[in-house]
Amino acid sequence: MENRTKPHGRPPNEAAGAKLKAAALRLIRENGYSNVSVAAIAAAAGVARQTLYNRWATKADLVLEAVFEETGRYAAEPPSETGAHSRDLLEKFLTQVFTHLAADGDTLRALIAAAQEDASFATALRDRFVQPREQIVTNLLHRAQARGELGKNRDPEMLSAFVHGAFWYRLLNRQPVNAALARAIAAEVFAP
Amino acid sequence: MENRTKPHGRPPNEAAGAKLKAAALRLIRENGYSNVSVAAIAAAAGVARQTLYNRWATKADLVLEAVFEETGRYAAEPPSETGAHSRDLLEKFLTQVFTHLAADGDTLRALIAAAQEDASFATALRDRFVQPREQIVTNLLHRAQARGELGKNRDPEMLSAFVHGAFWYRLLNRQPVNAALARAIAAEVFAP
DNA sequence: ACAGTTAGTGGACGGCAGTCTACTAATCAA
DNA sequence: TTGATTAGTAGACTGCCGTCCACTAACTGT
Repeated sequence: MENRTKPHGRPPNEAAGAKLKAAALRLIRENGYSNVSVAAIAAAAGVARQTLYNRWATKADLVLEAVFEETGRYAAEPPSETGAHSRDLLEKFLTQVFTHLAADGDTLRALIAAAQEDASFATALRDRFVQPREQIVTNLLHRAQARGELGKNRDPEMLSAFVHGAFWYRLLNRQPVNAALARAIAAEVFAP
Repeated sequence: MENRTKPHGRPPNEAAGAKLKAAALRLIRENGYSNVSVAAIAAAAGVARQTLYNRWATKADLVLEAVFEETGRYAAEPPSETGAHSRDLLEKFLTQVFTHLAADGDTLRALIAAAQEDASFATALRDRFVQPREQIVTNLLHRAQARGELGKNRDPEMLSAFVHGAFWYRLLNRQPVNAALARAIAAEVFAP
C-alpha cells in the first residue's frame, strides 16, 4: 500500500545527508572509527547534530550507509557464466571483496562490533551486508556441486559459513585479509 | 629478574577484587553486558569505582578475567589419548566449548566487540582465550593428518581457521551455537 | 613513634551519546 | 495571506566513561 499522501512541510535538505556521509567516511578513514564523534561529523558537514539524528539512529547506521554506497555495488556481481572452475570463481570473488575492503577493513570491524551492542543495527548490517555475500558463495557452491566440482557429500551451507567465518575470524583478530587468504580459502574448500 | 623488593604500603584488599568479579558476572548475566555500568558493578560490590580501575583498565578486562576464571579451565583439556576417530574428538571438544559457553555467549560477543575498539584488550583476549583454543584444534588436526584420518593435501591451519571462524560467524550473527553445530563442523572438516 | 609507601573512598571533571525543547525556515493547501 | 506541517538550529539535559585529586587507612623499616 503506497503511502503517497504527498507530505507537507519543509522538504529535507538532501545535500545535508550527502555531506554527512562524505564527512563521516573522510574523518573515519583519517582518524579511525572510534576517534570520530558524532559532533565532529556534524561539524565537518556544517550541520546541526540533530540533523544527523533525523536521518540515522546512530553513528553506525550512518557509516553503514556511507560504506555501503561506496562498496556495496561491487560484491553484487555474481560470478557464474564462463567455463572456469568454481575454485577460481570463488577465489576471484573473495579477492574482489577483500580488495575493496582494504580501505575500510577497520571500519567494518567497528560496524561488526557496533552490531553486537545494538540488535536493530545488527539486523540492518546482516540484511545489507552479510546475508547477500553469504548467499553469493552458497549459490556458487551449489552450482559447483551440480557441476560435479564439489563432492555430493559436502554441505554448501556449512562450507559457506567456513568461508565467511575464516574471513571474519581473520578480520576481527587483526590478521591480514588479502588475496593470499582468498587463494588459501578457495584451495581448501575445493581440496580433493 | 625477579622484582622481589617486598613492597611497602597498605596491601590490596583481595576480597574487593573477588567481590567485583562476582558482582560483574552476576549483573551481566541478569541484565546483559551493555546494560551494566562500571558504577553499578562497583556499587554492587560495595567498593569505590576507583578500586575497580586500580585493578582493571576497563569493564572488558574485568569481565574477561571473571569469565576466564569460570570457564577458562574447561577448554584446557587436550583431547588426544584414546583410539577414537579425530572427527569424534573434534566434535566432543567443540561440544564442550559450546556448552560451557551457553551461559556466557552474549558476554563473549560483547568482549569480542570490545576488542575491536581497544587494541590492548584485543591482545589480552587473544592471548587468554582465542589462541589457546585455536592451538588445540590445530594440534588435533595435525595429529589426525599424521594418523591418516585427514588427507595429506589438507591445510590444518586453514581448517582450524574454518572451524573457529564458523563458530565466531554464528555467534556474532546471533545464530545458535550448540551441539548440532559442533557435529556439522566436525563432519564437514573430515568429509571424505 | 614516625616517615615512607601503597590502597581505598568520595567527589569533581571533561568528553561523548542520545534525547528533548524552543525557535526559526520552508513548503503546501485553502 | 494564513494555518498546518515538516526540517533545521542551538542549546540544555541525563547518563556514562575514564581520569584526577584530596583525604583517610593500613602496612613496613628504622
